[in-house]
Amino acid sequence: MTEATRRERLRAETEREIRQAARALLVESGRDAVTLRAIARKLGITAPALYRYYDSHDALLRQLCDDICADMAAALYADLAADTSGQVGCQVRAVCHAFRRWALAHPQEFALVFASPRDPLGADQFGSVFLQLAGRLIASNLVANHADDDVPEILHEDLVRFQQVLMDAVSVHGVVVEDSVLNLGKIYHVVQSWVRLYGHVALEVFGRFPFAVSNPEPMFDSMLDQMLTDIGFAEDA
Amino acid sequence: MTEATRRERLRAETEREIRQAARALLVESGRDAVTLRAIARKLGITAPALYRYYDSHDALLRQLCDDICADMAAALYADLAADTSGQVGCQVRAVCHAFRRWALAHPQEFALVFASPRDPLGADQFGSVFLQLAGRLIASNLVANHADDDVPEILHEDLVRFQQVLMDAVSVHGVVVEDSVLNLGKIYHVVQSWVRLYGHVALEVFGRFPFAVSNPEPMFDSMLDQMLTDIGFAEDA
DNA sequence: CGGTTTCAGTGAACGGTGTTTACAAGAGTT
DNA sequence: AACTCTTGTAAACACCGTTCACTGAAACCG
Repeated sequence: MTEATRRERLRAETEREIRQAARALLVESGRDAVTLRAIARKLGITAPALYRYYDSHDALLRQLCDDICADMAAALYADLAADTSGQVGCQVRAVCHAFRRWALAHPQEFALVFASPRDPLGADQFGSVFLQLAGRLIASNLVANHADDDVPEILHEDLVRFQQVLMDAVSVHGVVVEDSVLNLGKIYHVVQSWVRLYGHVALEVFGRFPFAVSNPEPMFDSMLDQMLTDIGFAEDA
Repeated sequence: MTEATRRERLRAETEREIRQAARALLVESGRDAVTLRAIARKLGITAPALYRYYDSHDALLRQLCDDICADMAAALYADLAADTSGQVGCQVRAVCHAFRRWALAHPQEFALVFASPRDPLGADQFGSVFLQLAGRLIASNLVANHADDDVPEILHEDLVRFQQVLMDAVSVHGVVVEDSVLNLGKIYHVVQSWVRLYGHVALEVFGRFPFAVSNPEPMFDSMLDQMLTDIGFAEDA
């Protein structure tokens, strides 16, 4: 069964503990508390030992980001699977709600992954759930028609590239899409939806709304309604 | 002329240099480089001397945030003043463009001020330019009518509070507004615009668009058009 | 003017950090 | 049993925030 040697198993186990400790420190005390020595202390070893597993503190933080993305993707997929309606509109709602819920429950992780002026995001882990859903959404016939000429010509080149990314993301899951369905107008609205979703969630997590919102959830729901209408869903819920 | 004593002048000058050094370090090398010892080194003094000016490293960072907000507000006001059209729609455009330009030119400052899970923002300095413009925008007759019943009832309480904040912000500048003009529908759309504006700018600064956008400016312009249309401006430009 | 107070700045120290280096000791291999 | 590979250690370096006792000069006051 376990083909790994004893050494490999121990090493993997230690690495798991390192990630776990780093994550706990981030959650409990913020980014600045994720310290090599603090991690080592949690494992009962010394700091230099960590260099057998990671090249530097920075590399460890990058790994932490990837872990966070993976966990978030898992949480989003779970909430997506919990929706048994089979309607794409409901699924979009479920994932958007899941994203907000996750961000509010994990503000430190959210800040680290989504609001650091870092490299352009090793999105591999994280983006897939969004991309796949966006692809399915666009492929679905429930989506109203947005003519390509709704969007400025200057954007065409970028949107075509994104179109390709989406088609790849969908085809990985075995779904075939005629590119007539995937026109640029729809893709443009998907991007705009991401802007609004991210904007609301980030503002809420960072407390940057222009006034104190007593209960932001209805505002989020309202925005979601508008978003889905813009994308082309009838109000079915 | 200068009523301040010699000591007070020197102290003020040193404090100015501290802020300036801190700002330079942030811009050049990021948040983590804003170090008491690094600042002191730039001034040719020792780190403990800084405790004569700030209670802690954290207090100094907070001051830095305030400075950044003030500078940004000044930049935004400057771009606002540069617009001589007199049309509120153009002024909104000018300020939104100024905000994006500032954020892209100052990513580290943007990240520190807008994307840290901190206290709910000493918005006093920063928010004023947005609030004032939003108030004027709403007061302007160019704004289309959004009925109050467009917005869910649950939001009314919060929006009324924001309505009061806006009216205060405007009245500070001597403008009187009849509250019939400032109805909740308009206020709601202003909040939604802030969500989209912030969302786009933050995504661009942090490189979190779902695909590589070669030139995000047209996309921003496009979003701005949509925003202004939603708020109720005819396309006049 | 002389004495006193105020205060910006210093140097040393404490415990914390990332990182490098030389070294020990066990696991795996031959 | 001898050898290598791997995982850990301890010591050291330079840096960090912060505290404390101190100096020296400016400001104030009788």
